[in-house]
Amino acid sequence: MISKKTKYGLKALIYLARRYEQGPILIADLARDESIPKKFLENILLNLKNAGVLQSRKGRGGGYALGRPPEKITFGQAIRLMEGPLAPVPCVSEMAYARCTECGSELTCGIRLVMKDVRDEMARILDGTTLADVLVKIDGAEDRGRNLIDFCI
Amino acid sequence: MISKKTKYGLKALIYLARRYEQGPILIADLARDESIPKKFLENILLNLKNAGVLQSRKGRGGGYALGRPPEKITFGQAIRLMEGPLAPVPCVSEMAYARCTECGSELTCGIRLVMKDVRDEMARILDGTTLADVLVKIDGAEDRGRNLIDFCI
DNA sequence: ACTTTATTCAACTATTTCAGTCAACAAAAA
DNA sequence: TTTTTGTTGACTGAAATAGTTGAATAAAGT
Repeated sequence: MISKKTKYGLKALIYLARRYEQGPILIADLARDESIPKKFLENILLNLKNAGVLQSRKGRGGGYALGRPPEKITFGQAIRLMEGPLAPVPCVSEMAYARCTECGSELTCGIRLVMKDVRDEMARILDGTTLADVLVKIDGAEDRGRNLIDFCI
Repeated sequence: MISKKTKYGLKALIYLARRYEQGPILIADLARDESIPKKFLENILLNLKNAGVLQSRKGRGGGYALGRPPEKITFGQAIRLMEGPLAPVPCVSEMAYARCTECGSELTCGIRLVMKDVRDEMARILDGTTLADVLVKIDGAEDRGRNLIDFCI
C-alpha cells in the first residue's frame, strides 16, 4: 500500500497538471479542493520542488506549478521520489539496487526470480504513464460515466 | 518493499516445499540454514499455520511442514497473509476492498485508474506462481549457472 | 519603506508498524 | 515422568508515518 504522503502528492500533481499554464496555484487552494492537510502538503510539494518536478514562486501572485509539461512527468518518477524504489526487494531494483543482506546466491534466489517479474511489470506501467495520460484517462472515465447516465435517462 | 517478515516467510515456504514429504522440519534447522532469527521465525510460521498454509506436530519427531502440496500454495496467498493486500490502494483491492476515505468519485480517480492496472498485473504474476513453480525456476537458474561455469572452463 | 501574501525550513510530537526477544506453557514421545 | 519440541502472549527498542508549530524569507503592491 502506498502512503498517504504519496497519495496526496499524486493528487496534487494531477491537480497541477489539469491547471498547467494557468499560472501558479496556491497551496491553500490545492489543500482545500483535494482535502489535504495544508501543512503536510507544504512538506510534500517542497520535496517535489527540490527534486525538480515542481517549481514555485513566493509572494503575491505566487504558488506552485509543474516544473515541466505533464507529458514529461511520469507516475513512476513521482512515486519513486515519495515512496522510494518500486521494486519489492532491493536486489531487483534498477534505480536503487542493493544486495540483499544474507541472501547467499543472488542468481538462484526464488524470491528474486519472481519479484524481478513483478518489478518489471510495475515499472512498465508506472514509467509508461505520464500526468497527461492520466488526464486523458480521467476524461474518458468521466465521459463513460456521463453516457451511462444519459443512457438511463 | 516487502518486510523482512514476508521475506523470511517466503524463504521458509520455499525451504519446506523443497523438503515436502520428508516429514516435519525443525524450526531450529530452518532458522539456521536460512539465517533467520529463530524466535521471529516462530511467530511467522505460527501465523502461516493458523492460516492453514502450514501444519505442525509437537514433541520429538515434530516440526513444521506444508499444509498442502507445493502446487497448491501461491506466492500471492503467502504474501497477502504476511504483508496484507497486494493492491497499492485499498479501492482497487479484490480480496480486501475498502473505499478510499475522502476520494470523491471513485470511477474518475486518476490514481485509481492507474493503480488498478498495477494491481491486476501483480495479482496475475503472484497468484499464478506456486511454490512448485518457484522450485522449477530455481533449478533452471542453477542449471544455467552451472552451464556458464562449464562454458568458462 | 512597509505591509500583505506566499513559500521555506527546522524542529517537534503522536501513533503505528517493524523486528525481534522473553518467559511461561502445552503436548507428545521415549 | 522427563525430555524434547512447539505454542502463545506479552514485551521492547527503533524506525517510519502522519502530521503540527512557529519562525524565516521572498516578492509584490501600496
